[in-house]
Amino acid sequence: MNMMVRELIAKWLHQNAPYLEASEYRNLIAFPPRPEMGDYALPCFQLAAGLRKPPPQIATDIAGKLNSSAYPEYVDKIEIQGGYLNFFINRNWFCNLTIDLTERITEKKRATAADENSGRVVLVEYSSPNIAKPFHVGHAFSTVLGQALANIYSFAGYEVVRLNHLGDYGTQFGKLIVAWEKWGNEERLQADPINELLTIYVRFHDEAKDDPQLEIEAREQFRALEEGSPKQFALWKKFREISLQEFTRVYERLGIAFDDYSGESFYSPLIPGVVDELAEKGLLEDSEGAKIVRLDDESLPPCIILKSDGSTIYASRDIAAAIYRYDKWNFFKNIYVVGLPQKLHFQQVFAVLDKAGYAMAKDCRHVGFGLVRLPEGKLSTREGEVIYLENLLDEAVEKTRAMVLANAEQRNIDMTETEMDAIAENVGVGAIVFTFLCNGRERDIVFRWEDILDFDGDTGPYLQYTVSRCRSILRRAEEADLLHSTLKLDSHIDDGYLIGDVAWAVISAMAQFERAVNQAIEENEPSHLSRQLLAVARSYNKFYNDYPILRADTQDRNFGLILTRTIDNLLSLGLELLGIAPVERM
RNA sequence: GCACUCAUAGCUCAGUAGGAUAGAGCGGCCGCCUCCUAAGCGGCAGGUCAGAGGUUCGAAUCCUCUUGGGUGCACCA
Repeated sequence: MNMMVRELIAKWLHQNAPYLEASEYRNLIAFPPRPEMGDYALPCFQLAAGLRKPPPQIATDIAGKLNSSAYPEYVDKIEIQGGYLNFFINRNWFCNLTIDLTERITEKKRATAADENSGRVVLVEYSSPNIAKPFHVGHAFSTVLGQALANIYSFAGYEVVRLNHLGDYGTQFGKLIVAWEKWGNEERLQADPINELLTIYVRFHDEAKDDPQLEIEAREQFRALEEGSPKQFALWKKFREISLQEFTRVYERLGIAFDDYSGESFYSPLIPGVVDELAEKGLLEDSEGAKIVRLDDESLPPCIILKSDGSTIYASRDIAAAIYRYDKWNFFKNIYVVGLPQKLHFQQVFAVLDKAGYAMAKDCRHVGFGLVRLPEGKLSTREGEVIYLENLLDEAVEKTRAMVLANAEQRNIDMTETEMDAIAENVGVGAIVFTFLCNGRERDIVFRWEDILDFDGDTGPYLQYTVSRCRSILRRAEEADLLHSTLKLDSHIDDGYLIGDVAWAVISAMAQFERAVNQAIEENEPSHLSRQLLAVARSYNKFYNDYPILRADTQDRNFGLILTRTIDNLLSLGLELLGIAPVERM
């Protein structure tokens, strides 16, 4: 919406005061810091040098030219303030267009410009937990962030493929097989799979300290697994499946389903071909027994392709995977949602691809994120300082459940146990999801229970609460037969509180939704959307607080209902994009 | 040692193609439910944008240096 208005104003400026091209005007146009100063502004400072006049005089000059003929329908007035020329938009015009546009977007759940992206495949690799290891809050970051990005790309019209690059290969499986044969217990495995696997894995490391023979056995077992020996393969398959079942439980709570679970084991067999290819292209060099690709001209450290014992390494796997994915999907963009510590690794991988002549290297992106840590320091599995995602979700849901119950009693709301459970689940999980998405992704998240379970202010529950407020009004309106699907905004209303400053703030916030989505895509940063939604919700809550919609006269009530319906749809859509379920009541 | 990254209110954070009086949430204090859900709304207090230079009409934003955190630097992923 804003872009469109900027275009219009820029054109108008160019026609009447052709000091600049329309596109140059458009780029200059900014937003005044406070609403009473106007809706759009042209800073005239950069024109000063060329016109050899002080900025305020230029503003006056341009205003004079604009005043010489009638304003277009979308401008109410213009004002000069210092070196700024400020524009006040016609609120009725803008309001009608914005509501109309928002209703179209939310109904189709598709961005306005979605068509131009259709057919463009965007791969998003995220979550990617290790088999046989617990799913802790650290994994949650990649999972939640990747899911939100995938949703947003999809909304923007891209064809999204969700990849879960499972950590299902490597010497740790040799260790696991050895440990299982020595200490494994089928009953315990069935009862609590990950825990049993983790227990024997930890025991392996404990005992391996005193018994180096174990490590040797582990390597042998992994070799056997790689060679396809049936016993080892069957065990590996079993561990993989059972782990995946566990992960799926969490994914379902988060509303996530992947298109592809090919992990390291899938890509491993592809590596030899890639190594040959790199050798043929003359990129491989011997160094201390290992095969490497030098990246000096990229001022990066060399990338190891083969270890000195001839075995493969994660870099070669990621290179093979990228090539495979390009052949299979011919992607437009290939996104890796992986922690920031691996930044250098991905720079190397992309650089090797580039050197090998793959133009698609420029379409590969590492989307990094910060650490989840405790106030005391890092989370570490070894020292038992871990928080399992499921436990965190349970805590949040339990707390929410208590609040829902208290609310229902206090307000005399008739609610079944089942409904309360469902609400608590959605709001509790939503609170956790939102904490991963509301700030810049590269920031660390300091984990404090009291903060993460605080549902006041800028939180997921705040957004869900706003939605349920909207729906409550709409429900009542429906019951009183006040709400018709045909209800349309009258284009000539501006009496009463209609489109007063408070409602205008709601409309202006609503108009910035697509800008936020675009920015989220450009920077692979869903927090732009999160923050936009908070701004929308805040403006609506003020409106809600100031004006009793259902008790207003017909014209005002209709306006309030339309606004409420649009806000409900917009916030619901936004929440869904973030991976959070809106709720009817809470 | 080299590289990357960050430093904004007591706390958690917004704010980049340089723009008007640097914003929000939490916490603190004070108000608002006979009225659509108070998980809400309003008000007050709170700042040398780490420090020092520089670039210019103008710098939290760009450049240099200093200080202080975080991360990464070949056979783990």
